[in-house]
Amino acid sequence: MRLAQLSERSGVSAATIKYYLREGLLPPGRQVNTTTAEYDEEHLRRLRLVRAMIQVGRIPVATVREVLGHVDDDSLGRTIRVGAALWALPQVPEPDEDDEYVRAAHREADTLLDELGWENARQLTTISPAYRQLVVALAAFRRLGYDWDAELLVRRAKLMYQAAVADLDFMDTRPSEAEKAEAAVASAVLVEPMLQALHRLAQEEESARRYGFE
Amino acid sequence: MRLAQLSERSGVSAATIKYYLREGLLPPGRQVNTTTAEYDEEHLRRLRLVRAMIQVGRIPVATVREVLGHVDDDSLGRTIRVGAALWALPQVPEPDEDDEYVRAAHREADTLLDELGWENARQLTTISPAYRQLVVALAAFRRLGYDWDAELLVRRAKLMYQAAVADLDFMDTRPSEAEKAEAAVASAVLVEPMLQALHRLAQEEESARRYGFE
DNA sequence: GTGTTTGGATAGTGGCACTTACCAAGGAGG
DNA sequence: CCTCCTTGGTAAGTGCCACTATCCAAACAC
Repeated sequence: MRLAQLSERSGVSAATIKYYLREGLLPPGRQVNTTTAEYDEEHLRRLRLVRAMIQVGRIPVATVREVLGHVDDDSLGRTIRVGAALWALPQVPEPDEDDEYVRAAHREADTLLDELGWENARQLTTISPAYRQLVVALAAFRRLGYDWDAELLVRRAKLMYQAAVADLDFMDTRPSEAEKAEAAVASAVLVEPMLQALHRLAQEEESARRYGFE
Repeated sequence: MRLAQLSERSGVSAATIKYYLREGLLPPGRQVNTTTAEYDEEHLRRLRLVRAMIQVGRIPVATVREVLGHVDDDSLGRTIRVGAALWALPQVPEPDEDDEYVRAAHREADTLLDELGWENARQLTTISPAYRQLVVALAAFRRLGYDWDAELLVRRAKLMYQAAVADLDFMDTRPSEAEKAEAAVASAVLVEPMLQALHRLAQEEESARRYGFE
């Protein structure tokens, strides 16, 4: 498959594919001669993953490169490989540790993990970007003067745990380690927008049920 | 409160506040004379909401302006007001209706809503951005060659429905209509990153439980 | 052999979230 | 009164980023 065909089958312009090649998001094709390179189904697959990450997941190009680097790193064990890929994903601003809301959010998040009995996650609080994102969101919520009982957060966490179990079950069905890591990334990048969409659809549905269309 | 104090209390630079005022994200202060304007707690509150939307929710400035316009529109009924605000939020690429994966995703999403009995949401499929986002994510997933049984999606939707019910319960505790709409926006913008963070933390926890840290 | 296609390099584009530099009007101190 | 600092407002600039347009020389197609 030539670059032009890769472009046609993926719906991505040739110029953009060249850009991805330059940026290292796509491995180079098999060079046939100075003016021809051959691409295969694996390139198409990777290109689609890259597009999904950038367009659906809104992941910056530099981050995509980093994530895929971990996905392709055969030297890592599974948890580390998947973890490294997922940890490279988030684009969370560093919380300002001097802010009182941020410190309160830290305490709240720690209490939550303790109550849930998520001991492994609890050990990773200093380094996990997901934990940082939780803290930032909690702090912003409180800063707006909103409050809710801790129980609600626990219930939400349990819901997401169920979703995560399903994702890992799905990941386990993939044959190779690299594909498992790739499936984990796809889960993070595509399942989350899906959940977000379902959340808003559910809000629309329930809102219409409660109040009608007015 | 002067602009400088508003800046200090919010942690947002004076230049940025001026920029938000110019862009209509923040209502102008009470003009005392040509060189002095007075801001109040409501401005601080709104500024924090704007920051949360932009920094935590990654909402573009133009979109924030549009969303807040709906939140402040007293002429709308509650469902419409909340709906208008939430519908202005997403930044979803238009799905390419000629793509076979997109058409399949449409069928899948419609079937899902039917199975769930979400009749109100079903009526809105042509216009709801959340529906479009679901279709785009589903299509991307299938394009990657991934598949799962329809039951999994139904289960996920039911999880998100539970979360949405809790959000609306919370929204109902707000006193005024404008604050209800604001709470709905905060739910969408802050709860969703929170759920995402919990999802990834749950993945980390369950992954470590299954495979250890290796 | 002539026109088209190929992959690769370089520079440019447009959007966006700020930021900097500047301005005239007020107020404070002398 | 004059001087100097502060204030809010405006216009232009910055830096980043995801492309995209333009070239180019080397194959290939007929």
